[in-house]
Amino acid sequence: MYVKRMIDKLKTVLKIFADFDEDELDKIVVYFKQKAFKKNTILLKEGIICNKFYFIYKGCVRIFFIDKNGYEKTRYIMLDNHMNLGTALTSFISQNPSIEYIETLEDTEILAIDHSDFYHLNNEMLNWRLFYQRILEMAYSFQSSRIEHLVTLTAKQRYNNVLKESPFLIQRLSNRILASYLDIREETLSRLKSK
Amino acid sequence: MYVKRMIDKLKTVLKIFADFDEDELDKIVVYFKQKAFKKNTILLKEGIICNKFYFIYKGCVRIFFIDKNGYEKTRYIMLDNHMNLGTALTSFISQNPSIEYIETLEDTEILAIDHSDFYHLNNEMLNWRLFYQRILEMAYSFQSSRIEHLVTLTAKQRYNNVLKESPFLIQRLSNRILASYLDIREETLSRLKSK
DNA sequence: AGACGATTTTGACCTATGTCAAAGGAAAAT
DNA sequence: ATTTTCCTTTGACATAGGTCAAAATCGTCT
Repeated sequence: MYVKRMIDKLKTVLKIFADFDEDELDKIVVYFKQKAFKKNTILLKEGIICNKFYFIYKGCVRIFFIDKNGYEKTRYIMLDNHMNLGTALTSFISQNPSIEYIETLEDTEILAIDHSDFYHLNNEMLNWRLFYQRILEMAYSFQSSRIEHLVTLTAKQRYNNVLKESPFLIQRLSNRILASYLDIREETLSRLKSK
Repeated sequence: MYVKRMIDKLKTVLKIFADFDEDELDKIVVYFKQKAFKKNTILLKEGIICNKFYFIYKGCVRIFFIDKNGYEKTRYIMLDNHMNLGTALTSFISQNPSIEYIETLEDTEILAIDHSDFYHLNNEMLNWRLFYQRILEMAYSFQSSRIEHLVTLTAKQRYNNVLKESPFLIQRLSNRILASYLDIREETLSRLKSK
């Protein structure tokens, strides 16, 4: 059955982060609720506390915020085959209102666990704590290398880097989204591509 | 005795992150070794694996890397009264060679724990795992807000922001270091200040 | 105190990228 | 199929901040 396949995929992904046994996995997955969303659905708005942690089974989700000039800045992109665990982490951690939005970019199927269940597992299951540690370590390293790219590379170099490291992003994302992920204007991206 | 004062301060800081009892604190602090360094000492070089986690008791330390054009980019600043726990986290986490340097900016006294002891505590003491989780959460949030500032604020706004939020950085850092922290050239910082 | 090196300031100029506006294309809605 | 809306490209121009060089100031060492 379909949900079974989602759950199995989730288990596989969870195991990449910590060495869960089957028993633990079964305890974990009961907390994950399945949902499906149409393209361009907002899952979290600025000002709302983020209380879900997501697994993307199918589709594409981005996390972005809106700057003072009204421009969108995309922070993080989750795909079914790439970085498929995550959330608006700052708000999820602090349980303060989010400055970030979460939005689907395609029709998307997810499994999501509530913040309270996530932290419940954190207290109950040692391996889950390790899992969360690994998630945080990965998130930190990812942010770190983003900063490095932002401060050392030109727009063109950042584009080339994504082209080389994550070409699937260029295939799947509109130029508008890709530009906001690279932190350049759409016009600039359009010009970069034609060089 | 002097080292006693350092240890007491460390204990106080540790307690901010997790609810250690005295017994736990005593077990922890035995792993922290005291060291003193002159101004402008390099504690970690690019290419070396970072295997220490630091507590700054006195002085000032920065974490930076050098970009392709040879310019230094300061990522993080640790002061005796501000952000006094940390290390070159990416390398410390992955145990891969660091791209970051760690350098003292003043005569500095620290307590440092080895990576192996850090992870030993992580396995042995539940509260230490919580401590590490909190450190990672804080580090993530810090990086996150750095990215936000880099992509939404002008050089002048970033300077004003530090002036408002962390004026002590402006007092204690040279313009050269401050500029590399703000990700602008020294000349630009000099011009910003005279406006 | 004097001198050397490092840091900071100032000036003239340059360039990558942003801005604004308009025209083309593509996709979605009717 | 046609309209409407959104997305992308192109053009002309503006500007924040970088670059390079030189002068001024500060700190440190003898």
